[in-house]
Amino acid sequence: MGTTQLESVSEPKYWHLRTVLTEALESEFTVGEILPNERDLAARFGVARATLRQALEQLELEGRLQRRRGVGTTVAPPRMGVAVGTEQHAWPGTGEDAWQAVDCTLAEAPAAVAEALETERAEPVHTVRRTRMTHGQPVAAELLYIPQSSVPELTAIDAPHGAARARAVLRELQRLELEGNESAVELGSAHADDAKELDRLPGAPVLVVTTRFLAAGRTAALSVATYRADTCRLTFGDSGNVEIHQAPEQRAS
Amino acid sequence: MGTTQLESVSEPKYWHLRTVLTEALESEFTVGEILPNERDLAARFGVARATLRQALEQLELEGRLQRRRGVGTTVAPPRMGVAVGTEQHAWPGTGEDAWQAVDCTLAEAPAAVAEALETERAEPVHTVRRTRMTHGQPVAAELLYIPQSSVPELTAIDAPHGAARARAVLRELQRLELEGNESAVELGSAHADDAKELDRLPGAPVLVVTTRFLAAGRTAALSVATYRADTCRLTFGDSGNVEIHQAPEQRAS
DNA sequence: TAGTGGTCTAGACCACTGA
DNA sequence: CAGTGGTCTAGACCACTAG
Repeated sequence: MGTTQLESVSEPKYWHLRTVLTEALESEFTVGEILPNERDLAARFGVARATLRQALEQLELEGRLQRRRGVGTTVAPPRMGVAVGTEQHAWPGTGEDAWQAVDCTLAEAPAAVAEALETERAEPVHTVRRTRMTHGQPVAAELLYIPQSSVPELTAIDAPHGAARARAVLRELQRLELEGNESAVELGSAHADDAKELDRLPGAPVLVVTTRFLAAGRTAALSVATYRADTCRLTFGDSGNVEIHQAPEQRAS
Repeated sequence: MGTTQLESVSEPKYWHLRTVLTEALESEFTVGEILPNERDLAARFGVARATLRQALEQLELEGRLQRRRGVGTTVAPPRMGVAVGTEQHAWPGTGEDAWQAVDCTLAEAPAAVAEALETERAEPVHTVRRTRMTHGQPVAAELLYIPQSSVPELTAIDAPHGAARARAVLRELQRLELEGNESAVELGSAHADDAKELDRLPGAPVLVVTTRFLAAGRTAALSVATYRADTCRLTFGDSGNVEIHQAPEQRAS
């Protein structure tokens, strides 16, 4: 990585810096290698540390870098392909799907959830918390809302404790015939609990996948899963091995 | 919106500020309303402008605010639901799908694209550029790569000019029998051309949707579409036709 | 031209990690 | 403990929009 001076074009410095660093990463660094610290890098490029950080933030957003406080900045491996749309016709918790139930509570749903579930205002819902691991790393945290009316046979005695109760609720849910599901993906920022689960700081960018499970002509369950945006590529369909990061720039004339 | 002092907990100021502003937006502001300018807001909360901006960036990332240079900061409408996975078995350009062809070039594909297409190294590909509009706003810019071997009948004479040629290529593509497609979603940042197309600054967060169209046992076309992450919620599944009609005509006359 | 958000600087201190 | 990234400040100037 050179000590190149930045040209004075009408392009922001941090953006130009991002480009320079991107090229350096591809040609001179290997995955897992640690970069010089921010103060050194800033000095090397002749910019303020804040400007250098703006460029690093871009690269982290794009999944090319990984920064850890107290440790340093490392070159990130390519994003993991995480299947989201394959089990088109399976309830959550079916088979081996990398999800791990954490606990389960029974309470009144937040307003936004109640609306999506089209339940009675005051109907209690089971809230199952799950975590998804891939390659030994946490990639997603999920809240799964299941109205009591979707699992009427479940009694409080079945399993009063956290994870066991969560599994009991999921097992009970599978008695319903699943008619289909539909999901949506949007950008969000990790709240405190999700951030902790995902081993990130609050505010970290996440991909929020909202899925409605349909049965008996209504929404039988609602899943809100937050995936780490820096390390995950969500795949819909059969395979997810396409490796395109950014479209190249080429214009016609 | 009060003049509340920030408490000194171990929570970052900008994060607390984000929370306070979120609540204020929900209770005291309406969609389209403009906020006080950044310098005033910073003074009101007793923080530096940079800190205030960090909070605003979070809110913009979450789609709650919209900031425009030279104009101001406004309260954003709820994100638009944009159907991405509905036409599971349709070629791009089929029917009325809100996409508009812009132009088309024929050149050798970038390395990453060539690999995904599994073409010969040097085989030229048609590169179709399209734009997607929703509610009068640009929501996505796409580069569609089509190897020459997927549209063998196409002659250079058909339509030598930009948009017309793009449509000719898409029309030709529909002669193949589509066996399926698979897509992936990941976070990225808008490059210069995409940013211009999307009416955003370079580096703006985007959702990159990569789709492979399969025909005759191979990848017949590859689409790389970048959606505005601030205004779009990508929907997969049948009822992706949920039209959120929060009429944008909220301004006083 | 006045006012907005966008960029940039040169510091300072804090929270966290690992030796 | 020394070194890292994370937060924060108080300025300055620039690019853009609209009246």
